[in-house]
Amino acid sequence: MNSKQPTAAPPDAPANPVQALLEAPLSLRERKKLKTRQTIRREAYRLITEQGYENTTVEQIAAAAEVSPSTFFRYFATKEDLVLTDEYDPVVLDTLLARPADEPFLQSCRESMIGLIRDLLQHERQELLIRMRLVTEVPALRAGLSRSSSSPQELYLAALTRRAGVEEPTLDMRITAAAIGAATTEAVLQWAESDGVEDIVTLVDHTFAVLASGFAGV
Amino acid sequence: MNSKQPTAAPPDAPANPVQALLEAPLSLRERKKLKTRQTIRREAYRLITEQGYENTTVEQIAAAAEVSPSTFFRYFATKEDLVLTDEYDPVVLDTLLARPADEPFLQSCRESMIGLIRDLLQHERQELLIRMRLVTEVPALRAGLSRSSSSPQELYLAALTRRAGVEEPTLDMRITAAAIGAATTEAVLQWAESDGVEDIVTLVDHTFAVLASGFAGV
DNA sequence: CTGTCAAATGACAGTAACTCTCAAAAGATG
DNA sequence: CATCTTTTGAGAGTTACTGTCATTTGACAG
Repeated sequence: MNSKQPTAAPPDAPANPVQALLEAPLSLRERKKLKTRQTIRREAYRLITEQGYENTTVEQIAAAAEVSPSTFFRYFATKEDLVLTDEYDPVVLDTLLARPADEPFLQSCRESMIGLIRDLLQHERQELLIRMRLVTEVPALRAGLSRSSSSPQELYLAALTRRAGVEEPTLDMRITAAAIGAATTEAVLQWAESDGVEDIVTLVDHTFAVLASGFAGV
Repeated sequence: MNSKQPTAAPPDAPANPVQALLEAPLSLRERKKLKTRQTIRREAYRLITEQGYENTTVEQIAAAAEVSPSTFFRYFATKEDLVLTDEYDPVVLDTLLARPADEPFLQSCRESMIGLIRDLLQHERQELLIRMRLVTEVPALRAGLSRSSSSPQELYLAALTRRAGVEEPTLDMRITAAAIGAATTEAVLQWAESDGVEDIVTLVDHTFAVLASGFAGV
């Protein structure tokens, strides 16, 4: 369900998953861990926006966050993960799976994606923009975007597989997940490149329209 | 035109681009460079299939190819590039651009892709299979697949942009290129995962069918 | 409050992919 | 043969990341 809470979670989860984590009754240890993670990321973003991604070393970030480099790597497997992972991934999967099973998958993706974006824009628009801008500008990050369980591809594929109730995804599912994932990523990148000026919901909407058209327009 | 020949190339190019390079009247220097590149790659593949990708160091590869590590990096910018780049990319772009301009782009992609695959199967099926299998098995490679000018994404985007005769690609083009590129990649990966047993042309055909359907089937 | 256990941390050593610089070697050219 | 340019190798340096082990710190029972 949620990587932060392997044990059964209360069913009455609040709307914002990040707030939910902070509000939940956590042990001192858990609170400290969460705080450390936030501190590392905050300091990292500060340094990176000041001096650039490549010019910022893990050592610097660790020092700024007042932890050892060892600890940094316990919280983020790689330097890229600082930018490329977030706490929303499991939420996306959940909302996707919550859609009616007979709804066309493309539409499920559209609804869940737009809902997610609305939420993100409200709660952490600025951070999202910084991160996505970084992704567009730093080649290493752009390359790493499609990696890991954080990618839309993987999430969509997981949703499709579970929805069909099978173990191994079929080629159809892989194609679908890959195409939709890659396309929506482009929409978000375009939004970031416009510095958030363009309306992201419109962009995403347009993306799904193109996907649904079978690329007849080009 | 062609990264190997920035100057004007003769219009009567042979079918196989790699052969074409070898047959072309090259200076001693050019021939040596080509040979060095081939040797590095061959030795690399040998070592990698023997001991695995992660367990094979650049130093070992360089030693086996009898060049210095410095030279290795002059031929391949990264270790990943050994597996992820090939000499066919400019050819794909050329064949794509050679399709009639009024043909639907999806169909152009299909035709050019199938033509390319037929060619590859004839000339270097075994190597292609090894490479794609590596990509499916080594996380670092799978991650790097979408990077660099070698990715189908970039090629399709370049084709779309040139075909439209514009400088900057539109969002529509980006979406289209991303979706088609990601989808066809899945088809090839599926082929590699089946150890080349499944018919790749059928797989690719199927992929384009799904794309053209607007994902109505799922 | 105290002792005990488990989890988190830091210090440290090591590996390997790259980068940069510079001098030597080898092909191109007249 | 002489000169110019390209290619190469040697070596030093940086940095992301891994693994180990001793120390610290929070959890918890008595």
